[in-house]
Amino acid sequence: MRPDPGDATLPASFFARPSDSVARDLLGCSLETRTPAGVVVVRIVEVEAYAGEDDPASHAWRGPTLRTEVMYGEPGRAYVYFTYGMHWCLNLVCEPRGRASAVLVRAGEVLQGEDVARLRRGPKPTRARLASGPANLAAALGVDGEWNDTDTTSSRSRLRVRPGAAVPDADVVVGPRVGISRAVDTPWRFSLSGNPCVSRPRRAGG
DNA sequence: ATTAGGATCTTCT
DNA sequence: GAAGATCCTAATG
Repeated sequence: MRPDPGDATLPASFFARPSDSVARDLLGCSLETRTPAGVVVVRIVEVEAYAGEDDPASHAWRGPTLRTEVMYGEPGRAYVYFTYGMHWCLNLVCEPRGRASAVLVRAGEVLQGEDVARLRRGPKPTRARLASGPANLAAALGVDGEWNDTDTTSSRSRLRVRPGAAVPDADVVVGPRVGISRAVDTPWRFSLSGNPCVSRPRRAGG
């Protein structure tokens, strides 16, 4: 039997290159989690690239720590970190082992499992806000620190990244990263133009 | 619509 | 002791 295209995952080679290229190409791909509560699938609509010791905004800027060890590891693994004493955020590790970099997944559009996502997010968020913002996205998917270092490239993983239809450059908004205070001008934030699930479109006019 | 403050972990000063 | 790859709520124009 030929492999079922529905089971395809992005291979490690997809992630084994600079994170800004990976980030751009992740737009339109989907993330899928499988837990006892059920399956949730989101389409990636917003990402940010982070590099390693040459990127002052990166967790790996000062070299490896216990927390950032995974960023130096295998491409295609999940880097999940805890922030502001409260929230989990999901990254996908890029570049070959030994070089730190990752893509922060900042927002998604829930394609399947909205009921499961809502169990985790509560009744208040609108559909567009269910997985909008990095901590909200991780929460909607049910991802927390126990998912750190998960291999997303295996078709048997509980966390998978699947290819999507190609997104033309005309549909991609490129700009500075959000919520950082160093390297604020580096244009490594990528989002789908006009998508209501993007975490901070907050522009009048557009 | 915009702003301010709280929650309270990890890392660095 | 302070800041941080955040989000929610309450108060204010």
